[in-house]
Amino acid sequence: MESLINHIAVAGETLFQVKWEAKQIQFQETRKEFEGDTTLVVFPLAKVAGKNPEELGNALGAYLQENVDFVESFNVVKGFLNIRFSDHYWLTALEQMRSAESWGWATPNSKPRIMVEYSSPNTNKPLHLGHLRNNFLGYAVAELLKANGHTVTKVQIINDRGIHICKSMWAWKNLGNGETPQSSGMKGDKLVGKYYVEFDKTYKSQITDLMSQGKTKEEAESHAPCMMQAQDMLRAWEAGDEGVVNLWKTMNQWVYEGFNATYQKMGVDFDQLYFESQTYLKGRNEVMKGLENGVFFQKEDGSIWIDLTDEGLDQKALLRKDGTAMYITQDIGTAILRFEDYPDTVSQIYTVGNEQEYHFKVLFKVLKKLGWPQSEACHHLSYGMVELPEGKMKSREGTVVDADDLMEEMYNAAKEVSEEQGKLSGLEDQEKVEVYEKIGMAALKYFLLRVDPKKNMMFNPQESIDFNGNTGPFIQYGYVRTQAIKRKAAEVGIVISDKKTKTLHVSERELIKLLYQYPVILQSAAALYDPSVVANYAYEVVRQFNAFYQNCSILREEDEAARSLRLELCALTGDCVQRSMSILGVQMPDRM
RNA sequence: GAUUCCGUAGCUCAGUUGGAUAGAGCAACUGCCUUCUAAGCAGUCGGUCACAGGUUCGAAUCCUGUCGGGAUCACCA
Repeated sequence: MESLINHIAVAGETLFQVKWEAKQIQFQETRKEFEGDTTLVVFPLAKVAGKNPEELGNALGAYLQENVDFVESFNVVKGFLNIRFSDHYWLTALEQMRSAESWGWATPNSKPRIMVEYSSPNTNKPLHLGHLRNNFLGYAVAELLKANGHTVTKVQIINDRGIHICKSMWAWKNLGNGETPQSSGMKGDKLVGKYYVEFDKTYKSQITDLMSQGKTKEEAESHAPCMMQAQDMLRAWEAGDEGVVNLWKTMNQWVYEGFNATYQKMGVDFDQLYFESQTYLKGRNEVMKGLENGVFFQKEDGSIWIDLTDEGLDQKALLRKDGTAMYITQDIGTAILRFEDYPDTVSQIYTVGNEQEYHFKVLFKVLKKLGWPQSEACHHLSYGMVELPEGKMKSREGTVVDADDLMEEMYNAAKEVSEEQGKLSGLEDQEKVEVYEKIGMAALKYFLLRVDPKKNMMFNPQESIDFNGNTGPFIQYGYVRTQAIKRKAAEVGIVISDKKTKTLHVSERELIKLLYQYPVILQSAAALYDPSVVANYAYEVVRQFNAFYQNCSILREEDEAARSLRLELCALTGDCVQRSMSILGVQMPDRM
């Protein structure tokens, strides 16, 4: 490709005595209704040369065919020069891919450390569909950066402190009768979540009572006994009250056990955990330091602020007048702690919903003003909401889709379809379970990851468990085909021989072309922090493979050289698809 | 109101340095299993790229405005 650009530049000078800039030499994919492997857009060149695009295209095509060994033929349609490369060119490309360690992937840990934060749950209720999108996205971006050579640390901030957990604590203490995950048989996060809901019910009824006694809505909301007691608990917690702290520890522990079970099913992991309870004080100290250094200012009431009006933003509070930490205070503390823990970190990626965009703009500016230049490379991986056909998820209206429930549904759907197909008859029960899990999770993850992260997306339960078409199982199925061929080849003793074929079938050619793009795909996906690029690419590869599979027989091919080529193509496709999907956190079964 | 993201086929989505007749899947309809797994392949049907201007050889893509939807604009998290 490089040499093609050079040749065109030379042709410009020798044929037309003009100098073309590199950016005027534009290539694009050849539309499939025309013949060619790449297409040169002639218009910009014609403009500079003052020639008719069609004539110029023909002259240029003839020149390239004459002077470039891998240019086999050309045709000109309007102002587009379609160039066809020789089979030899593509066979060389295939050889290059085959001899690469992991074609398309950079050397592991050859680039600086990036931290990727995702999940960031509150410890008062179970994980739901929104968390699934968050976790899958964060995990995938982390893996994508790894594939591009970065050292990656996956981190989580756990919001274990604050009024929300105190609400659950209050309800459990007053209404729980000592119930535990063991005694109730409930997952810990579900149990704690149950009491959060209980609190809300009590709170509402107390508000109603107070309002019927003549209080205004605001008064009722702030004077409801349960709320005042929950706030007492928060103060007691901050003061280190032993009873409150112990209850806090116990209930959080239940939640962590529940979360860990869910994370394991989801197939996500973390290298390092950060707890708000351990960073909010540091945040306060950092803000105080900033105040001393004159980066921030204090208002008369004692609250501390930053003035970002020169950056086009507003003034923003960083610490309350009573000196307690706010949401942003603890984020400042956490970010700085991470830079201190991992001094080689060049960037932090925050996987957090798009409703926090303003928050992160402010956070990065604050960090910069506090003297952390890494903050300029920090990125808020902002993603859109997952909507349901009946509207938004609202916990109060019971329309939240629980993560555990959904994963179980996906498993059951995968099991049902698999049993219907009856292709797993030879397997042990345990092996079958693994396959069902892989299929169910593939459907779910792919469904959530194939969409551009920044867009809101629609989650339709019926469509998500469809295993046909542009879905995770479709991709798995393509992979399974490559593995089946590999197995069969070994069984009948067919091996890849040294005999090299000279000519390519159209669908072989197209498949090689697509596989050859892999490095570029990974780089652009990483540059955009967008795993959907990889998801859609994997789909294209499998589609192309299926066409190839349909058109070319592999094991039954008589010609040894052609058979070898096809086996190689199978292996390469399987590898590419498997590694692409591993970036998305999707595992591949060997059969399905 | 201000800021910001979004609006592409009946539905869900691709389409990123401006390029040819705007692409997939689902849904509906046709074909293809004695041949490597039919969770597949091939095909038909389906479009005023929200709307109106502008920039130019060329606009779904860039600019301006309008309409529609989401998010944010707290000493909440």
